[in-house]
Amino acid sequence: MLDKTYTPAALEERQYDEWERAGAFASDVASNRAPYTIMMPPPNVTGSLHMGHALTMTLQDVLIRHQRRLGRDALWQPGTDHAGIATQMVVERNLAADGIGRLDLGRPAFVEKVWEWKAESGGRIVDQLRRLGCSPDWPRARFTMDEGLSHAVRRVFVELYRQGLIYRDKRLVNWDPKLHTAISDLEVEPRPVDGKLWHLRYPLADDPRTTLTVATTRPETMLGDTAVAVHPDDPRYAALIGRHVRLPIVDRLIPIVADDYADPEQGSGAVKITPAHDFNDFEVGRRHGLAMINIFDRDARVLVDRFEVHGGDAEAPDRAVPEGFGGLDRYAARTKVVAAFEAAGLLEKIDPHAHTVPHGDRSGVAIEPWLTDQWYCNAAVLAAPAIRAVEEGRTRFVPKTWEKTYFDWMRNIQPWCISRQLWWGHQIPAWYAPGGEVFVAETQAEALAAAEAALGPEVTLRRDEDVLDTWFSSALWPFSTLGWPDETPALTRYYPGDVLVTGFDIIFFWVARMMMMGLHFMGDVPFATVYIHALVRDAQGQKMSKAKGNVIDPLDLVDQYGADALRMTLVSMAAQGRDINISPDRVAGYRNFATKLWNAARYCQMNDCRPVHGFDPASVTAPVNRWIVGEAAALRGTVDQALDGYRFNEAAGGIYQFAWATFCDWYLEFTKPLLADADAGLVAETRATTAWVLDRILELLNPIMPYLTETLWASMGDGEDRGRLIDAVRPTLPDGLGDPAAAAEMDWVVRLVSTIRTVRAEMNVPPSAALTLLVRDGGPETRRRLDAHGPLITRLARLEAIAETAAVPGGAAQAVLDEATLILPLADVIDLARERERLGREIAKVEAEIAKIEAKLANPNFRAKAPDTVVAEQQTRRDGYADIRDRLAAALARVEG
RNA sequence: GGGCGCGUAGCUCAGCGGGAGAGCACUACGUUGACAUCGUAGGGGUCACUGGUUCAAUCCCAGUCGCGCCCACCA
Repeated sequence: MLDKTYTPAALEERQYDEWERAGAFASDVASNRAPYTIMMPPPNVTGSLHMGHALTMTLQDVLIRHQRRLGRDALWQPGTDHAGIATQMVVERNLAADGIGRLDLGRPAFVEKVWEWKAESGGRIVDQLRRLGCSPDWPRARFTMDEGLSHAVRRVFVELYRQGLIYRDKRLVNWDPKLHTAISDLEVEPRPVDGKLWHLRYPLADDPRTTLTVATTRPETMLGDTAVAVHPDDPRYAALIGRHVRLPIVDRLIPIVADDYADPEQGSGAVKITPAHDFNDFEVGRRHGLAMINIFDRDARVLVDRFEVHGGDAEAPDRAVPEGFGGLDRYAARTKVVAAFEAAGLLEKIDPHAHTVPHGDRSGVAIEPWLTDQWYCNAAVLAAPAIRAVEEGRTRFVPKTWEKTYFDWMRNIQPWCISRQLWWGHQIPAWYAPGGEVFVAETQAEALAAAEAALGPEVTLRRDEDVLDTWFSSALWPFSTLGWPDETPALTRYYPGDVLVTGFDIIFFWVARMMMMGLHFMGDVPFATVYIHALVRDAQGQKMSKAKGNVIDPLDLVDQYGADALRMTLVSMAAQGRDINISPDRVAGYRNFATKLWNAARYCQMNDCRPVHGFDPASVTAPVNRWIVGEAAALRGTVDQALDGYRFNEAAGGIYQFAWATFCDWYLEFTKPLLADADAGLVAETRATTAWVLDRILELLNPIMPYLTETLWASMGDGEDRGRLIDAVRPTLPDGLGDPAAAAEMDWVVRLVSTIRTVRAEMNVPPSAALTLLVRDGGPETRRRLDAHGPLITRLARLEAIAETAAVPGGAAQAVLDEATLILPLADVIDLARERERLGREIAKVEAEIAKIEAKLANPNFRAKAPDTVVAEQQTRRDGYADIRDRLAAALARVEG
């Protein structure tokens, strides 16, 4: 017997362990059932469960559990991501607390520390996923740095290198001066800054009293200027093109060049060009063969002694660092440059200037465009098939609008900088000979062999110290986790996956790159569908952030209301294309839903409603039972279709509505008189039907609320072992369970009971008072129904008797139901004025409706152009309302007469 | 600058060419043996605004206003 109260915490932990021990989450590579695959986006090992995880994981778990119970061999592939920068930062911070620096340890010892940390605390998020009820195939869990995945990474790197799709290049990167690494464009976030615009005067070389004004937000970079650009069509500067200015402070001659990049509308129309410290200037420099002068070290401090000069076919500029600048931080250098211009009378003005400045998303410091050697991946080549695959529908996005985002980015994709100056990650499999020759190979031995073949024996190789961008290994996740490059049975069976579920924020980081790598190495898309879900926000729609203090911890909600309630909340709110505002009140509401279902199951137990072996829902005869069986069958169709279309909220809403309103509020109330009936056959049928319908609810709700439904499923067996719901393949239902006649009949009963209840409430009839219902003008069908459902109606409407009448006693309340008039004699309690008023209101409502419809019907165009069915439907509605109006009017006349 | 999305009941949101819906909140009544984490009934909306298409617009189109997000740029 179930406990009197539903306490989720008690049952959830026990239930999960039981599932896991029983291997209920396992895929079966040897199965002959059709596979269904979802690749879990591997959370960072440093991560802890937040609302975004809770949503994405719940949705995936719902799909997996749903498909599992449809009989598919479901693989939900779990794992964690090594998260290069994030993890390195966490471990560095821990070490710093003990006063140990990364450099003190040295690379091997540091990496060892990271592995230790991972072993101790890296599994936290995995346990949190268990609490949420997630059912991935845990024994298959992978880590992006484990040996198999590392092998895949090396193989991919080497192959892409040999194909010329990975190469080394010296160009500007987004340099993080705090973390001392390059980061990709995607890891840069623009932040609004209240800056200044300094207008600096550069004297002409051949006429020092004439100056050319340039405006800049970064005066310190003038130390590395190698030109001034003006627009070729700008008449103000036409005469200056080809001449030179003498750069103050460094005393360097630099040319005035004509370039479209200079915008006559901006600033003075003349722009300083610093190719080594600005992405646009870098391009201008290339076009004009300008030298690139790097003025900063890796901390973004001015170099000591000499600047580094690269390229350029102009005469070699002076590379000496001006007196007093060496070693200055970029902001100190800025102050000093401005002071020097001011002292020389070359500072024209300073304007306040609000703009955005790129910052590192991890470090939070301003990014420095910096000239370095890095490894790049030719993303444009890899993107072409990935674009085609989506164009051709081999992978589709749901909702479809995200395809545009994908296309826009893919069609403008930039070379992907894949090297990072970190210690934690996949070290790049490239070795350098003393002469600078590069040997890329999967192992040092192979690299050495290649080097010796090329350079002769006794070569000493030095391995590239950089590691790969974390997303490089993530990009391989859909096949590396299945054993690639080996042709494992799992790889053949589970690739490509069915659906990838993720948030829009990583379409670029991850989805696009999995598409590229999957197509290139597997020759097929990694997944058929990409379902993009919304962001989770707080109750007011604010993005959750630690700074705002509005972060809701999903585990707190689990503690308070249970994992099932949280899951149901998220699924119910997961409408496509809209963010989810979550509030604890909402979760409490779904906890109440769980309680409701719990109590419904208790009711079933108390009334011996047990599942009956061999029960055939098509065989039931009582209209009540035929009706609920049909409704339950229809619900299954609704839920299946909703989930097929990733309309999670519709699936959840449909079950909620059916379970609470249809099943609990109406059907279970109907069963109360039925179960007390003298007809033993009817009692048995009703018990069996009730149990059967509850089973269907549990079955459909199981993917969303696995704990509750599993527990109730077991309890309904009443001691008998029914097996676990999690792996009970759903039984097929007989066709044609819907019975329109029974549905119409029960709908009539519902309307009758509701009508009487409303009248009672409006006439202030005490709930305890049992009334007599008189029915006037009832047709044969009405009479039959009244007779057939007398006990139901009497109980639910709180009547003591039902009778037919032709006359209407004085002091009665009246209402209209179809062709019949319902009369409730209230002799001693009736307030005639109140009844008149009530009927008047009813009539007014109906007349308003009639007026609307008649206006429509009076329109000749409507009759001429609207489909006949629509016209007929409106006429029927009008006639129906008119009948009701007439009967209400007659009722009113009787009250007044 | 380019793109995407959203303005529907007090709040949070579904719906989406022919009858305005849910949950929460609110009001009244209620311990009828599943459930007060509940039941019954009720109040509450010119579906942002303006035009257009249509026999018919909350729904389609255009524009306006407001809000949010993404991308690019910002000397």
